[in-house]
Amino acid sequence: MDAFFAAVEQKRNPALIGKPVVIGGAGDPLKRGVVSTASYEARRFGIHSAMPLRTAHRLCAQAIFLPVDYEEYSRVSEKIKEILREFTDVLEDVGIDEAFLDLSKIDQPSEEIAGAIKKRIKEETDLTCSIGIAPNKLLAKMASDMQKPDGLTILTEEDIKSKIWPLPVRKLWGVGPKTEAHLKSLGIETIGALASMSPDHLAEHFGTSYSEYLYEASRGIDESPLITHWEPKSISRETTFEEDVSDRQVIASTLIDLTKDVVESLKLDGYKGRTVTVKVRFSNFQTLTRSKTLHDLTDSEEEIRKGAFECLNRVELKRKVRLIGVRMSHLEKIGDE
DNA sequence: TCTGGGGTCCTATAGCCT
DNA sequence: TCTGAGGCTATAGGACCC
Repeated sequence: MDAFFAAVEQKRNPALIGKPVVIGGAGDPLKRGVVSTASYEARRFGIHSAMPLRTAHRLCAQAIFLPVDYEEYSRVSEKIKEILREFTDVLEDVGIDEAFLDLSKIDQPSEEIAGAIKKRIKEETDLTCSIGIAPNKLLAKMASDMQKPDGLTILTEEDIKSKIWPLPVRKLWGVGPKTEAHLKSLGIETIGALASMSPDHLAEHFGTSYSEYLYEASRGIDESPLITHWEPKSISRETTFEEDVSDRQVIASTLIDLTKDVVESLKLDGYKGRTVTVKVRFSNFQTLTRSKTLHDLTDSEEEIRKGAFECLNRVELKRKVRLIGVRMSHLEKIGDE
């Protein structure tokens, strides 16, 4: 979906149409939080996802800042996913505003199907999306990014050299800021340059697994299947304090609240877990985790809270704390075995 | 000075077992 | 009893994604 959160807000309140709109955090640009989505008008000021709200505010003080309303976006998302399922059940959800569809078994040109999908979504929700059609997920994802709002891009194997190789490495799915900087230090700026590296050279700088991924991805090779069903591996809650905290009582009571939330989610979704992890981020952004694996699966708030405090007590709080979080992992569905 | 929250996957290391 | 190889699990950290 194109600028999904901002588009939903603009549809809900047409006075926002054509204006720079920034969705993120609690909607207060002077508080802690980052941009989830910026409307295209806001992007012209240099505002983009993951940017601190305060920075966004500095770039465009007259922008309209709104809090994230996940419930509303989820409702719209559900409607869109329903529409997609009219076309095929071979669908992989990728977060709230993206999906992969396998059209290969459908006896109709993919371009026509894509056109029909865009039309149906527009009719039902008045929102636009960008679609990429390609032989695999990696290329389809990159294709969908190539023309951005309201686009429809077809990419074939023959297009890789001319359309993928000139792109900066950062555009390759799975290459983030760290890998981009690492590649740059090796003089590798484009996906094509990455594709010219030998497997040995890649392996010298990146792990076995990741170097194999880069080798294949830079050539447009991706055999990964669509994941049509998956079970969660962990459930977590974390919060960043409005101001860094040194008071142990505040940290402890926040940990209790977060644990309650995690337990609520566990029970709601019908899971028990074995491993409790506590995450602490200090004022200097140093982040550490401590975890404890319990003897039995549990969804008991008391047991999980005890585990969480055992973890917290292993952390030396010699700096102010910026964030605290709890996670349960090693999950198993209740009544599964 | 700034850097959210929900996740997944990978890597390294250490301990334990065969 | 000692030594080593491998496998498995727990733990911690980090990169990346939406």
